[in-house]
Amino acid sequence: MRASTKYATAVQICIFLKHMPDQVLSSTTIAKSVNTNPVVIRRLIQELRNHGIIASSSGTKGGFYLAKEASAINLWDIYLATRDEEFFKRPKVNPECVVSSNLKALVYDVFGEAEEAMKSKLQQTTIADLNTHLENILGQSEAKTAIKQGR
Amino acid sequence: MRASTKYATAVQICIFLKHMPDQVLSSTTIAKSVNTNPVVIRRLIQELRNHGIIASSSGTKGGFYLAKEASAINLWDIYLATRDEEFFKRPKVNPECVVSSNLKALVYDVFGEAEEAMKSKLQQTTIADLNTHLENILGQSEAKTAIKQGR
DNA sequence: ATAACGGTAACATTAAAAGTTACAATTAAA
DNA sequence: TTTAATTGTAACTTTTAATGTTACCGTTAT
Repeated sequence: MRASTKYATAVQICIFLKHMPDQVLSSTTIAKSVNTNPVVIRRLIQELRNHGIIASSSGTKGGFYLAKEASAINLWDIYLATRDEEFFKRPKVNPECVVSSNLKALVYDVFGEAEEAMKSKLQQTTIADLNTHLENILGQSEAKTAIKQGR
Repeated sequence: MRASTKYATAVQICIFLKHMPDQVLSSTTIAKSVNTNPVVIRRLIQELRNHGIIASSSGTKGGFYLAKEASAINLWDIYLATRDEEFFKRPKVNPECVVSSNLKALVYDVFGEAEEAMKSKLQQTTIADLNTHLENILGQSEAKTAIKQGR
């Protein structure tokens, strides 16, 4: 799963968990929604667990659930949990080239500012917001049937 | 070259070209600076050429140069030229899942805003700015010897 | 006890990126 | 006018990262 796909998938999972409240969802159920393998889901969720976004229970009827209120989880939180490389990743530095060896210093400030700008926007949208938006799209009648679970 | 590395490399090349004015630089020279292969450089520069950022001349003593003033090339221009996937890339949509099938619509606005916020910051820094910054770091004495060219 | 689950390691497969070789077309310069 | 240095690009190989799969241990509800 490429970095950008991983992020979108993580957002999808969080909305899914909020959308099916008072249930834990198994990796198999989530995997169906994402069209992938349960182990891939479990691996991805580890990163969200490490950031206190998703929690799990073991054993029969175990599964995953949001570790805190959906209104306390925003898109920046999930971004931080799932990004695995710097936005501006330098190629191998060539110490004989003054451009190469100084590149990071040259762009450090502007990329810090750009990331801050993005952060302040992403922090404004929570999983609760997105779920509300989803329910508006669906209408209340069908709001609680995200996917056929088969369990 | 992953997307983020490609971007950093493209920025490096543009600064390099500005830093060595009144010369065209060969793909071999640039490749040394980046520690890679000349063909890789030529391929990357194609994307910058398509966006009117870099131009080239053929034949002996041919090579690459900035297609316009360094003060008219900013970091957002280069970002647009080198990004090859959406920031928020969805996994394969599962039409049976209402979260999956509505995900793009749910996040469309906020990601548009986040990208706009980033854009407005990146547009504020040009290649001319970065080169000035570099020359300040180096001091004028050694400002014109970015790399041993060997040609 | 049993069966359904998460956690995780080991391995296999696939896809993408990077590197390489080759060569036609162009052009400066000997 | 020949030669050599260059870009542009295609074809191919190699390497690396992502993804998928299998397996098994520990946990827990039934």
